Amino acid sequence: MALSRADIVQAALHLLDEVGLEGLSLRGLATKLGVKAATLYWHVKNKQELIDEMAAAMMATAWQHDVPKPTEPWDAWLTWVARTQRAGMLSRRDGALLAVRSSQTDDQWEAMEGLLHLLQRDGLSLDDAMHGVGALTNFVLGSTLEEQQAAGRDEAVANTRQPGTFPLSARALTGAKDFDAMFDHGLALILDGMRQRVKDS
Amino acid sequence: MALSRADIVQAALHLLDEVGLEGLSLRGLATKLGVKAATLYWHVKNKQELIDEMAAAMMATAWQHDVPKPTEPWDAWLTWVARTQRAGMLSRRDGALLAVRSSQTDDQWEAMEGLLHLLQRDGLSLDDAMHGVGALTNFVLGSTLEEQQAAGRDEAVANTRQPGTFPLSARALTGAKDFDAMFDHGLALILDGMRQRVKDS
DNA sequence: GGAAAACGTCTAACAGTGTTAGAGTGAAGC
DNA sequence: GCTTCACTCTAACACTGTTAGACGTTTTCC
Repeated sequence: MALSRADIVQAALHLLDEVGLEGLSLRGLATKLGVKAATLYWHVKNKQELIDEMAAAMMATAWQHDVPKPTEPWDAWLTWVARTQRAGMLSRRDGALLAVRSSQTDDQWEAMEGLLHLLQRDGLSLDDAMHGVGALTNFVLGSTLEEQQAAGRDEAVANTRQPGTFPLSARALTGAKDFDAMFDHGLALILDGMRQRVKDS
Repeated sequence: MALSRADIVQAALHLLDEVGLEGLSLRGLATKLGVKAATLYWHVKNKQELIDEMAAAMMATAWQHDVPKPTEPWDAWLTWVARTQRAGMLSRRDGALLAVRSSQTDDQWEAMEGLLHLLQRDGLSLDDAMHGVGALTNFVLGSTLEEQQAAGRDEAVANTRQPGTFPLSARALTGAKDFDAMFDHGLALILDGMRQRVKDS
């Protein structure tokens, strides 16, 4: 049975969870698919194109969950967007880095369009809406990136620990940073700032 | 005259500006220094260690400019930190990616210590101070990363433009996003959110 | 001054990467 | 039966980070 493009992308995402973005090679992906590396170039133009499609697939599955009703106020929509974006990236190892390295964004702009309309309906200026969404998105990206990078660092030191040292003590120190609380706090800060602006207008 | 570690780091940063982080190879760096690639391993343990030192050097020069007086209020300090962090990353091609890939953060925490004391002096709780600084830093990282990634994309399409097409029209569309204004707006949003919290306590 | 040790650079190689050209296999359609 | 298309292969190229060990050139020490 012939290999399909979707099969490749799915296998690539699974391999990503195992080896991380640094370790993701076309030869490794090919062997996982029972095929030689050159074969992949019949289905995909580039490694870059594969990465683009991986990022798109990763985020596409995240967007399908918990979408709020159109009657919900703008801040409910924005928290949903932020949480969904974060959840999408966190769903895969190095997911944030994958999103950074992918060169999509064209279809992202189309989805943004509806969100901007919704924000204007609730009284935000176009400028405030665009900049607010942008700030929020950038916060989500940076936050998730930092979280996953920290996870990678912890794993690295855990792997090079000499046996006999209890690895939980290191976790207790560096893992004390509760990323969920951190994220919620930052999200609340930005939304508060936006609310203040919509009140003052 | 013998090669010094600082020479290597400086040459690496210059090479980074020319070829980007993807194109930065030890062989390329070695030829730029008039030396063979293996020589670098006498001065530096790893490519990772080189990247760490590059990121540290990049940020170190940025921190030396425009440092405010200790009597300045907390929000002035925070805007300085945010602007300096951004300026440091923007000072080099792929500077934000370089910072992400580097595994420092230990000396960063020491610098954070003084900042947290300052925020508490002005009435913020330790929790608000930590989360606020974290949110701001993550926003700066995501924002700068996005800006430089967009620059890379624009350059890529500009390079593959068929001759005859005027490249300014594409710039007018994608470059219409004013990153400075975008950044200032997001910074203001987060600071407003923090100010609101310090007032309500 | 001469021997010993440290310093700094080299060559050569290993194992791995993305990518391409071209040959080969099988099934589908006329 | 023959051709054509879809798909996979082998083989190779040019590159990457990294290491072992040889080679000279300083510096240090007696």
